[in-house]
Amino acid sequence: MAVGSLDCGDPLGERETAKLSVRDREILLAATRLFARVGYAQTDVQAIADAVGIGKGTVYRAFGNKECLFIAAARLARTRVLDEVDAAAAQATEPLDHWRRGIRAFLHFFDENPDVVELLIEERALSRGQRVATFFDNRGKGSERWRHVFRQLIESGVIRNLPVEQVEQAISRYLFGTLFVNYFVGRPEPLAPQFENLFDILFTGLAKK
Amino acid sequence: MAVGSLDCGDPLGERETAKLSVRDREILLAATRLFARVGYAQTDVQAIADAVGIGKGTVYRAFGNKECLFIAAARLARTRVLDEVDAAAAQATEPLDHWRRGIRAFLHFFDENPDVVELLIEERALSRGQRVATFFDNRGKGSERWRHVFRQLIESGVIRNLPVEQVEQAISRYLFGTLFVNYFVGRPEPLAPQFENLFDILFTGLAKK
Amino acid sequence: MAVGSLDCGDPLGERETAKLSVRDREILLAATRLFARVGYAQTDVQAIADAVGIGKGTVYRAFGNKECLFIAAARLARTRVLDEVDAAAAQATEPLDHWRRGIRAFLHFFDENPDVVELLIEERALSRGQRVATFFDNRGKGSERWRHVFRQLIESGVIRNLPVEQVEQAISRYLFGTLFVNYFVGRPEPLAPQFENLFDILFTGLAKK
Amino acid sequence: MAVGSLDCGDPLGERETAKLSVRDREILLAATRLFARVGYAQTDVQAIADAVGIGKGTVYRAFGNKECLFIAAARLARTRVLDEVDAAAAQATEPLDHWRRGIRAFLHFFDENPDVVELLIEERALSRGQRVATFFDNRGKGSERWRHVFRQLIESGVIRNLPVEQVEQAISRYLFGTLFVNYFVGRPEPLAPQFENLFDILFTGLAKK
DNA sequence: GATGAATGAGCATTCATTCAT
DNA sequence: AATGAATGAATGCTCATTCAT
Repeated sequence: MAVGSLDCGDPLGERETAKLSVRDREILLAATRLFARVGYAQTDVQAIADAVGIGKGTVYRAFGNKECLFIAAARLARTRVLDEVDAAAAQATEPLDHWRRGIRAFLHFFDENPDVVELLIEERALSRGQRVATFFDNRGKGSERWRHVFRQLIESGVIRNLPVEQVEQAISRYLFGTLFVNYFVGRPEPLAPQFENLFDILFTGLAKK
Repeated sequence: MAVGSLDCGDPLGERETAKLSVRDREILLAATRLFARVGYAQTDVQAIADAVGIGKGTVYRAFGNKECLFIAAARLARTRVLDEVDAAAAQATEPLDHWRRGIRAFLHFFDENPDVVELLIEERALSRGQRVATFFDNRGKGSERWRHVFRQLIESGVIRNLPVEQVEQAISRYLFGTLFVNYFVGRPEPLAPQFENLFDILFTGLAKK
Repeated sequence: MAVGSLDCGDPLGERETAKLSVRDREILLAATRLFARVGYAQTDVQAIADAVGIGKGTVYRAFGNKECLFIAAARLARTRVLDEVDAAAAQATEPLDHWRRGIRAFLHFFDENPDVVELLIEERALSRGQRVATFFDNRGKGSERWRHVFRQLIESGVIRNLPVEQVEQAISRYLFGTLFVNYFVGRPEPLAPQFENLFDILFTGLAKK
Repeated sequence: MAVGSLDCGDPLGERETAKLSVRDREILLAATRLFARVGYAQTDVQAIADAVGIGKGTVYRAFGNKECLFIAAARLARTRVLDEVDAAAAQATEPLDHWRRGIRAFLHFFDENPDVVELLIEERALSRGQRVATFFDNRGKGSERWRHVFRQLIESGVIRNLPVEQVEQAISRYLFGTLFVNYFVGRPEPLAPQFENLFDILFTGLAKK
């Protein structure tokens, strides 16, 4: 079966995620857990239904098919990360603090929800580039907010005068790299405690001044 | 079928990789290509056999089962990357150049062999942490060589006085992060041309001096 | 599910057909259309409900289950054919004309309602001899009327002195054969225009006098 | 799933039917039996495999999918009828006898193989006109032979001077009509014993001379 | 050694039917 | 009465793996 070309609704998923019923949310959380721990191919939709205590047909009624169910789970996960990161950042009073709180929340989220990292990898393996991975779809409004923060940091002379996209990209690369390498390496360790260290290298670089 | 617990021989694979027959190497290259492009689950062992022009039984005779075949393909890919990186680095005369040439070769290899990036992701999705991903198995002797380079760079005052493991890790995180984000984002672009930029950020950080 | 043994009410269906509500008739016509065009197995009861613009439960309330719904549709179709044939024949003044008008009306009906031919075939495929096909259930009073016509034609020396059942059977065979072959052969053509030809062969035979 | 549009090889099936292995023939006979008695939709491919004493995968390997299996069974049945009719007709010395023997063999075949009638109906129900029913595909050379016989009968003054296609069609209609009505009516009776009667009506018609 | 026919476990998906609202 | 959400039995099909030749 060809994979990766199905239409499962709004790509950004912001609308559906909002209108998710309690039941549907339960299904997605069970799905996330199983897809992450057993793998997409190895997960029987029946097992997800069992985990929620409903019939398999109900899962299909709600999400259409296994792949759309997966995508919906990934979208929910994305929304959850973004919400936590935004919520944390919103408490900051100045741009640098905004940035630091955002990163800290990001690391913290994945420490608390390791399944989501697995989901991310699983999604890429599943779509193999035929679809933009949910987490890296930066067409949303959240991204613009961050670019604004970086612009302020540049203007106030905190960070170098580089194109914002480049700043954004460097941070993405370093953070996701940290996340992935941590998981690829075998026994993942909590990353939030390493925050100062991580931020320091990202901020100061490896070179001696 | 339980996945991830099979014994497929020497984990570091250095021995087998050396004694690989021409035909076995052909099988692994065909496997890499198909696993990367179609995905592990979607790849029929028959298709690999067909690509090489041999019988399916022969593939099984040579590699035992589909998962060991996959692991062997990943190991061969790892050996190929390490060989190229080492070969490039060996032409350097001083530590900083060693480092720069290594990174450049690394980026160049994946630009030339995008299938290997897919294989890497595919492998993590497949093993889900039950096995150390081939590429991140740094128990080999290659790693020691690099740690030596970094120690020299610290001693000569080029890079900051951090624990070598931390330097190594920061580089891994940044490089693999760059690689993955490039692929997760959809349309991957060649990375080698961005070398100076990448190196600059890694070396100097984002902060304004 | 065992098929063919359900009790769906009066086998001759004359009583229910009479007391059919407007809505039930609508359901049966939609069912006929879909069963004929998509096939019994491929027709979702939901699609029938949708076609009528009512809920699926209402269809079940009215007809009990899918098979009874099908049988009811076949019965209605049968009633419609018989009514048209009888109405046409009733305008005749003498037996031979009665006969000719009946056949013409029969051919005309199926030209106008090709779905009914499909329904007929579908029904036989569905019941596989466990039930007398609706259309061939000649226990009704209509049949007796026709036997009377044939008896008159024999007595008046128009047709040969054969047992009426044999005459009746020969006509059935020839007419239904014509109908089926026309449909089995692929692109069905209107049969009513071929009436004289058809009647001639049935009446005169193939032999040269 | 859309039905009726699959490509299952040579439509006339004369080539494959010839090269059918013993095993494949066994599968087709079991399939014919089950499809005819239980119906296409109600027949589990597993049941066919069980009937032959082989694995389900072997059936799929040999015929690709359930529908192609069905079509192959119908083609084999067609070949069997044609072969018997031709063999019987071949023993005749003159055209009229040719014709009579052909019809007798036809009736005899279906008396002996009632499953084949069911298969025929089942096939039409399945394809619903999207494909020419196997038995009515008269593009084969067999048809030409029969047209030749009828031409001789016309020339020798045995049958009326009608276009051969019309003669052919009239016979088809009458014979298949007889076959179908016999089955649709419920309890089918052997038809071969009624041969003289059937032939008489076809030949002489219903009219009194 | 090489082959590929045979196998059957495994799973996605459908849809008739029920029944609480 | 009308509805349609929930259910789960039923089944087509795939493909890793085996093993006789």
